[in-house]
Amino acid sequence: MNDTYRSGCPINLTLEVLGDRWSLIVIRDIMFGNRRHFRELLQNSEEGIASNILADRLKRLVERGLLSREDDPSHKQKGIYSLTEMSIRLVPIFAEMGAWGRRFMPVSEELSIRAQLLEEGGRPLWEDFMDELRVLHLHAPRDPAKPSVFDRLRAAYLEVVARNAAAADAAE
Amino acid sequence: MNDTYRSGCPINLTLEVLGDRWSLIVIRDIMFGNRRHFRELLQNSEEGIASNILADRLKRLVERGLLSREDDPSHKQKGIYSLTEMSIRLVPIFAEMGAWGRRFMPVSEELSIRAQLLEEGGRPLWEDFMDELRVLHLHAPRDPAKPSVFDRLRAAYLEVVARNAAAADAAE
DNA sequence: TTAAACCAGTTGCAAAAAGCAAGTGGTTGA
DNA sequence: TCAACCACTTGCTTTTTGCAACTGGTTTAA
Repeated sequence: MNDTYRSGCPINLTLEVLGDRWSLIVIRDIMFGNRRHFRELLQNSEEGIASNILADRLKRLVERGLLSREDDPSHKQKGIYSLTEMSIRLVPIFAEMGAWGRRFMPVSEELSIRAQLLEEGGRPLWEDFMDELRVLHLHAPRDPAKPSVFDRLRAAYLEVVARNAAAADAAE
Repeated sequence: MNDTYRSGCPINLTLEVLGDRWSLIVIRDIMFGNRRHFRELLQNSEEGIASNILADRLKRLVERGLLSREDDPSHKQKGIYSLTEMSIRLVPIFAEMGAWGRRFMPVSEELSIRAQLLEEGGRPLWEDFMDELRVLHLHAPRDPAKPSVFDRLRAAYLEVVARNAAAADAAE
């Protein structure tokens, strides 16, 4: 691998690690979709990532400390990919990218409801979400008093999907 | 150009427009370095962009609404590139990327002082900075009472450069 | 116990993008 | 009038992406 960077600028360095068309997509699916296995990431991919690209990105992200990989004890072949502190701290970047995309790009309602919640919740919600991701991915202890942001994002998404499915049924 | 997107996800759409190794670098240099001409972007490039790549990115960013180009009245051959509202609103993403890079990547002090100020200033500072960029790039009216964030970022950068140069001299 | 389905990738090849060095046709200022 | 400057372009090689088929092993269910 290339060990020399183009410059010491923080924006450039972030771009050198994450500035391609797939790395953040893979992390997004693990983070928001809780997809932890190769097959889940491949087959549920909204954008249709190819298996060789996925394999390459997973390898690279593990090498660079943005993901970790461990064997699944329940299945000899399965690997489990987890976020690290480094990738959990991408939540604010995802939130800002989601907000920007919602404002300027032709997003679909279904796929942007979570970005909307994240934008409206602001930094306090991001912090809660990062704490939850630490529980899920870093085996951090869970605070049972806190309601799950992950569940809230998921519920909002499923609600939009169900509403749109019902509307589609009614239109038939 | 390709007019069909991989998915309607806001993060994906943002990535489809900005997810490569150079687009954000070009915008960063226009935004924080106030480089407005082709030559300035080419020759002062910290990361050493090639002229054909720069030409291609400028063209693409103008096509996609992230930059505008007008002729320089003082020189028939010069073009002036300006930010648009779309790219000015990338300030929060740059700020979060800068913060992440500073935390996790081997940044240089000189090139990260501006990211540090932006991180410490938080959203109120980002809003002020965006207002200033609107004055500089969109010909918006200037509020003369407000001190310039751009100048503050620039002054902090130059101070670090000067301090380090003095330290280097002393060490000789 | 055997066959189908599942698992995490790999391989081979074509197309697209990036990177490098040199060149183009025109403008400006001394 | 001539050198320096201007915004790119061209031609070429290397690297990355994308597609489709394949691999060798594991689990599950008849």
